[in-house]
Amino acid sequence: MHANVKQNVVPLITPGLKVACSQCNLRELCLPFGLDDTDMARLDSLIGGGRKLKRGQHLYRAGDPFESIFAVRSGFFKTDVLTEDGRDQVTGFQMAGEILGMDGISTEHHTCNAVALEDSEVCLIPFTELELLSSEIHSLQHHLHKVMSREIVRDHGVMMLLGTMRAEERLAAFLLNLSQRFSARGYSHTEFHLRMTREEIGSYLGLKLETVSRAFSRFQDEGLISVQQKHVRILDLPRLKSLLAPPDGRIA
Amino acid sequence: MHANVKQNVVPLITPGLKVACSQCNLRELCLPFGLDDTDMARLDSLIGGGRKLKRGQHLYRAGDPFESIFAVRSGFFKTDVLTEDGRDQVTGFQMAGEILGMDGISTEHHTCNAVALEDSEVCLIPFTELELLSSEIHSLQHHLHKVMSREIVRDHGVMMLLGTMRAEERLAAFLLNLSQRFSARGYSHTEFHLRMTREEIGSYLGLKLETVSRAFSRFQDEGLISVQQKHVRILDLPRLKSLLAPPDGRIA
DNA sequence: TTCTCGCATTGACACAGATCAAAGGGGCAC
DNA sequence: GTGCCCCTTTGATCTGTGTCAATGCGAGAA
Repeated sequence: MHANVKQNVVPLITPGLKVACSQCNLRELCLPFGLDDTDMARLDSLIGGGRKLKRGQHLYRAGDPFESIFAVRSGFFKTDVLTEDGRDQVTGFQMAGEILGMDGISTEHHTCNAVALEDSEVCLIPFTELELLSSEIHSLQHHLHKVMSREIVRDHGVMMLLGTMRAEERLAAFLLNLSQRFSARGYSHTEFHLRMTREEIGSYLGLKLETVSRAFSRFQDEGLISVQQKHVRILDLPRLKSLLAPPDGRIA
Repeated sequence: MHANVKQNVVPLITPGLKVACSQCNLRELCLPFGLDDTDMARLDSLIGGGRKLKRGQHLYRAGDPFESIFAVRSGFFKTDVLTEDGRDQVTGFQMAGEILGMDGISTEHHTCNAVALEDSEVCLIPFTELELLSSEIHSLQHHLHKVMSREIVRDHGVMMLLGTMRAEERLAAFLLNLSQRFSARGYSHTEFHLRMTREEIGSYLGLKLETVSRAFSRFQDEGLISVQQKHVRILDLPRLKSLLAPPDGRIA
């Protein structure tokens, strides 16, 4: 019981948690994508086991030495960066099959914090060994590059959102993005549970929590969604999507 | 003469432009970083030559098939993404020694536009061959990963800027970033020429061009910088830096 | 040289979203 | 089960930045 009380103790690796990529139902979303059986077995052999995190625990913090990247096996994470003066910016939310920690490669130290938003499990992928293996397995190498590139493209999307969209567009884009990602994992794309607070959504979207709350209420008033605390149901997907087009519907 | 008139004709590769990495004064900033002589020669042999662009020409456009990444040899670029409805967001400005095009790896197509903001030259680095070589040269592989990771970290910085900073902080951060990058290339870190318009700065910073202009004027009024059109001189670097700390100077 | 056009500056005003404030409501710990 | 605290909602007001508009300046063309 009381071993779980202190949530900030970094848990040790749990070798018993190890599950082979080949047995993992996320393999089509995750790093092993496109590997044949023998290559997947080789990837399996380097994955250092799993790690369980309770809600609120840090997977890593800015400044931690970089050794591994992580694949989310289950649960939900946020990453954030903070300035010296205490302001922080949520840079992303990660769900099953997504890769965390690539920010650390450039300086050998992590540059952001990764926090579990619910009880979660990750696979540890030691990076030096991954590089070694990927120099032998071309498809693994190429897929790793794709995963990193995808992160860059995703970031560009967030810049677009932060730089050009108004509050309701941002929230609509956020909900549609979650919807699509849940859907890709076999969950409903119209009904889901938000793992993050209004404040965290706001930080991600460059808005204050009150603005996020008001936008949710407005969407509900207009029959686009129903929302009750963290439970969201999308009632009118097409109209929600149409919010991303500007009022005049002009074509460039 | 008139061959230069149509700026949108995509120029062919100019094999005569090829300059060996080993002869390039940017090699410490660019991809060859950390390679020994023999490995650098191997990298040289795959670089497909250079390409010259006039001001205003596209290096690539969103949707173009991805084949190469590019190293800026000289000049200045911007990258931007645009929504269906015509709004666009500048995602970065690239100068000598920086790498362009990594957004294209994930989908095999470029996802943004890259435009020369002045007459420029780039080195073409065919990506498939780069992967092949990097699987043989470990330090090249690792450095490529660092370059991609650095791009991710940079993007997080932009998100921070867009999500949490006010107009004058954004502009200060922008100027300090340029200052630092010019300095790293041996140019003055207090006096430089902006290659982009107020509108492009505004797009990058999530501001309207009038707001950028007003912020420049305010900085000048307060003796932080002197600015005349595109020519900027930083007069009080420490005070400019102090703008990035919040008014109350609180420590987190 | 002069003309021109795109870029930049500056002012007045409007408005989206921030801020400040107060009151519910629900989930988690005990 | 019960109680507390955090999260959320909603209202009133304020303000930074956007919008609209006019003028100014400078680089490049002829």
